[in-house]
Amino acid sequence: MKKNLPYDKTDPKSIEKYAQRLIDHCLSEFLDEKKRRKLHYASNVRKKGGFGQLIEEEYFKIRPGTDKGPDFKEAGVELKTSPLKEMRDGWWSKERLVLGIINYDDIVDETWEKSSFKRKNDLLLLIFYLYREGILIIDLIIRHARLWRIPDDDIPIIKNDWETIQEKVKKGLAHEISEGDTLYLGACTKGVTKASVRSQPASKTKAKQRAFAFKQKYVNFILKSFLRDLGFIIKDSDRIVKDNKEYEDGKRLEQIVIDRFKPYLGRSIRDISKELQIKIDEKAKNYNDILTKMILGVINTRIEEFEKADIVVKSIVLEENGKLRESVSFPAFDYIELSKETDWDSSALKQLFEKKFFFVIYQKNGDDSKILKKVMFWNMPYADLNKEVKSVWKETIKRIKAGDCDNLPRISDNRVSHVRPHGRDKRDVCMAPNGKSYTKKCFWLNAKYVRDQIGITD
DNA sequence: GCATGATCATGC
DNA sequence: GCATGATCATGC
Repeated sequence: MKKNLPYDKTDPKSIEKYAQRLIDHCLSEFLDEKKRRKLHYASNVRKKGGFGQLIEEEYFKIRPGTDKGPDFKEAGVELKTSPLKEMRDGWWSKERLVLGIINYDDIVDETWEKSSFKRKNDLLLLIFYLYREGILIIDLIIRHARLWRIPDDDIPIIKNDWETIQEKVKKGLAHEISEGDTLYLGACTKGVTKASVRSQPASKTKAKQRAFAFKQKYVNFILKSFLRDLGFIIKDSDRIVKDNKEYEDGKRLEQIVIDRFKPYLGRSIRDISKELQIKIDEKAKNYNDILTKMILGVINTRIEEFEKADIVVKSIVLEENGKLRESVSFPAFDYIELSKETDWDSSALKQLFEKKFFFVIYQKNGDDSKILKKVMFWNMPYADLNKEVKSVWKETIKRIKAGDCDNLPRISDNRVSHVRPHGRDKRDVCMAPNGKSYTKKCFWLNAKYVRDQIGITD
């Protein structure tokens, strides 16, 4: 360790101030010529994982130790770097923000308050950089550098997330952990190879190595708070839970949401909208959005908790006889992008179906009206995702590569998912790898499968 | 103008 | 009654 550091290593504010000199600059500007030339040829300047490491070593002049405590021990500050990608409306989170590896053997004996997670990640120094493909990491521009800790409003949910993950390990189900299990804090796979597995205390089955991570959508809210402080006007969202007292006794967001709906179940849309004094056109395709927001007390904006947790809201309409007619659609895929995928675990489809869903279930009522029947949170069972959907994904890619784009897996081919057109109309096409254009298509969840999953039996 | 969620239309 | 293809409607 160098003696004369250009910052006070015991003072978080001093570390932050020093970090902020990086803003609008890249790391190479702070290196001497010799070092720069040396690093230019080093292997770790090409891997994005090396970015955090280089910032620590070459800029802060610290050697990251073991993963027991935070990087700046004396100040209790943990350094995290994370990439932003350019979107239509600015630079936003490129990926989830990965925190420490989960030690399955230790977590079962911890409590949230005394967890190693909390000890290590209590105060973060977040450095966000602008990611550009093909650019050496020492030449990437830094956009934000700020101290950050979990806001009080988010703690109940993150604590519940941590406990959900802990619970799964306690039950010997570490190998079935999914990002859809939790809301803001996920457990993402992490390892040198995809095959990295480790033992778990309550089962003989080896589990993939995982790390805690703030979900990508959650990271965007961190960025929004930074931008607000910089004077940017950021569009508002509205919370379901306005007072954290609602989370007392360990009550979960899911339960709070379901409770909010209870007074309205079994009633017609017309009846509910009359009571809530809103106009809902039941023919409009967004009636479900409006009704859901009104019942949750979110007006004219987005549902903050759902956005942060990347929860997908879907309306499901049962026929009079209780059957579900329509399968559930998703955004259209790009034939070329899809055909390039080789790894299921990092595929767009797995990411999509791994999310948590909120189903708002209606039933048709004969006289052209609909009854709000049930609401539920859902995420896809592990095997359905990693066996059934995976096989549909594989087969789809195989046929696209073979140029067989109008003959993709049908509803009768798989219990869970199929492929079908999904565009504005049939002229809405998209190029395939063979150079021809085909109607846009997407993966669907089979109606029958969804019906089984929502557990309505009459 | 387009992406996306939702739903319709047709034919067997 | 279901499979499949096609299209509507809204919001950004």
